[in-house]
Amino acid sequence: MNLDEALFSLIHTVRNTMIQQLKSLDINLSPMHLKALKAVSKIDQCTGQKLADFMGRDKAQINRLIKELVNQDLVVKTSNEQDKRSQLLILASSGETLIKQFNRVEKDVFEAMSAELAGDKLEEFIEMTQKFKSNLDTTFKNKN
Amino acid sequence: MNLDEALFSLIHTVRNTMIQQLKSLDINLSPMHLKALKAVSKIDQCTGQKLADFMGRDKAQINRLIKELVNQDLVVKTSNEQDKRSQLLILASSGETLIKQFNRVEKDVFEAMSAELAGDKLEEFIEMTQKFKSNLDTTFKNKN
DNA sequence: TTATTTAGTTGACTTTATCATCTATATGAG
DNA sequence: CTCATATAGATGATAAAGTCAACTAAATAA
Repeated sequence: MNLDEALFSLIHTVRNTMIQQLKSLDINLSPMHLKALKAVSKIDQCTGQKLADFMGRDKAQINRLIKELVNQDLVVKTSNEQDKRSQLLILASSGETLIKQFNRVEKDVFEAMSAELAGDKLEEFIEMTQKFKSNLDTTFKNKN
Repeated sequence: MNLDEALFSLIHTVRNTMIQQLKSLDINLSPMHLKALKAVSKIDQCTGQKLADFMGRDKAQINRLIKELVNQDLVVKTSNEQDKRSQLLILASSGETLIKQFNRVEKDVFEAMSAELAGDKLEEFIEMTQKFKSNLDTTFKNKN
């Protein structure tokens, strides 16, 4: 087995496991909405534009995602004093609850995944992923 | 940095790099069509149903993907003597050419990615991905 | 000030994905 | 064998996701 197969196959399994486990907390959000909510929770001083950049998608689509999240009381828009063209997106309390549930599932999955593994092995794995990334960035001049 | 972040971030970079590099051989296929074509090339005795299972998508969608690939002379359907309800999907020569180009790009990206890395380190990385997968499978009883 | 850029919004549209239903073949139970 | 049920694929009707162009309002540069 080579690197690409190993990596794609792992991701496939991780993805399926996450989807399966997320079903147990029956969220009535599409994967896209969930990703957007998660991104909002991770991005500091999140605005629509930051979210669009982060997710690499059209701002029209992001706008509609946000609209829906606001509609479902998961996110609130607050005025941005630094730039009055935009609004800050912050999690509403139900949005926070949902993200906590999501993070819980994610944590469970990744802990199960790395069970029976010495801490330094895991450390080494993570370092290698970073080496891989920097190799790609330098070879292909990525601007991520 | 923890495992989930490391992995997602690596995949994100790999994905972007692949997309960027694929642009250079301007393929007039959508990502979905390309994935389907790649899957057809990988699945032994491929049929529509196998493809749908492999890609985890609705068979109606798969049917339309196949129709388009056949339309573009990338894939041909041949009668399946084992089961007359289905047809075998095989790559046409232009489909093979395209897949070779794709594989070339993939190979380049992954070779650049794992540059400056001792063979046994790489080996170890791949073994770890497999350990991760088997951990997930046993913990969550996946049926991949 | 004036011109240009940027954040966000919206309408119109295309692509992608899903659902229900249909036909034809396959398979299992009796 | 016959009948019921399951499976592979096809298709129409929709729904969801994603894109494009145009617009407003605020910010920034010249």
